[in-house]
Amino acid sequence: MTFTAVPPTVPPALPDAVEPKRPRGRPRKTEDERDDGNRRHALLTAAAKLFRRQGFDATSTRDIAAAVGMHSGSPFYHFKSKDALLYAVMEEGMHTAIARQSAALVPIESTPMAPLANMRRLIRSHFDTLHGPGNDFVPVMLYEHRSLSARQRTLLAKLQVDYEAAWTPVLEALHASGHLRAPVKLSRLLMLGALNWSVQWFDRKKGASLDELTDACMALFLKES
Amino acid sequence: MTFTAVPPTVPPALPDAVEPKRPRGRPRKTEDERDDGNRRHALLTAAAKLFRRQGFDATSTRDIAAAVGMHSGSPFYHFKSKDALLYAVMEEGMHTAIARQSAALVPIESTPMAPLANMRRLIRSHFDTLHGPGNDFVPVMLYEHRSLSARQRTLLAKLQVDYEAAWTPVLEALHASGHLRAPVKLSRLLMLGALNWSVQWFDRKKGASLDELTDACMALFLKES
DNA sequence: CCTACCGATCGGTAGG
DNA sequence: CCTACCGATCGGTAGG
Repeated sequence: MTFTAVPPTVPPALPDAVEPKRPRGRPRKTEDERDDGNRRHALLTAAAKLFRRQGFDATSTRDIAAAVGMHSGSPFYHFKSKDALLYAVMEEGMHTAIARQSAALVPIESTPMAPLANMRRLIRSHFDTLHGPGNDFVPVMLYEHRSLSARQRTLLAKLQVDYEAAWTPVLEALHASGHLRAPVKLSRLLMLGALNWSVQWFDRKKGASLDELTDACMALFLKES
Repeated sequence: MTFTAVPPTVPPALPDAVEPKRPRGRPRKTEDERDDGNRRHALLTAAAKLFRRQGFDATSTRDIAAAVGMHSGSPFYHFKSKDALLYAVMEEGMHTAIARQSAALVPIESTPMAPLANMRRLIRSHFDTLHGPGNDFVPVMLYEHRSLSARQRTLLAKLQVDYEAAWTPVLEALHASGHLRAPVKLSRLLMLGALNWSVQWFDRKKGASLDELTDACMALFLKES
């Protein structure tokens, strides 16, 4: 709006030859915005941030459009519906989280200490997914699950199973070695719950660090041997 | 509607003497609905149930009205706004939870086993608050916190501090006796998080019972001595 | 507590 | 990706 040099109501465009220097359409603002992929991703990032802060229902598609400098109808050029945008946010979050988790794990045969070390890495990686800078995607998934359609929920559930599958062998090893006394399945649910809930109270700018949090989890959940 | 014997559009009421047997106004349906307190509470209960199932934003005041057989504008006779109704749900939930928790605790001087026994009672009482039949009030509080105004949030925070205050001396005693190794404050946050998150996955109709869940928590969080 | 209603907002779309 | 717009829904209110 601020860049508009012409009055709001313009006459029909003149024949082509008149203004050869100026390409038609809105001028591109930066390199980043040149291709569709980046604009689509800008919408995803802005949506994740707003969904996390205000909630899905309390965020209008107009809010999201404004956050990336688009007009109200334009997000629907990139996403079929507001629901599809929400699902895309969650899917991106899960893909990133699964990749981060895989990278954090150490092969289990390498050393007898591996289960304890891997437990710590799983916890720390999970905290990064929840509290790392700009990591709004998974927190949105955790708290806006209810707004998905049944089909979307089924698709996401598969990704969540993949994610949690990495925990089971580690927990089983710790159970076998006596570090973990509670049943493996309930342990996984309770531990992930404890971590996920930190979204409600953790503040990167004060209190414990993510490393201290991870230490506390290890001390809380695991026995000495 | 189904009880209406007169057509939708009725002429102005005739003078009093004409129909002495029929009192004016809508007939009362049951004893329960006779006083305002019960109607107000019916709204609270219906709202809690709907807010929990569908979320605050996705539940219209019309939904709530319909659930108790009122018309669309009538809830506003009992509550100033939808927000006020949400806050009332949460406040009722916290009062009930605090009362349940107080009743569950055993005085700490009575026996040396008291800290462990009280830990178990605190956990079990919390699960009752989250999963007991009809206990939708606190789950709504846990997941619709964001929809409150700043002032409402401050008021609720005081109740939450009261509630969690009961955990601190128990955790401190367990820390002193070596049953708990992680820092007390982080332990409280992580443990309550693990319990609260069970709202997302616990199903009273299948899987573990609340007692088994409580056992798993004790085994997961506490050392043998 | 009902009736009748209002103003605002919202997701989404046609057509370019 | 913008312009201009629609139909639906929603919280809330006046007046009884």
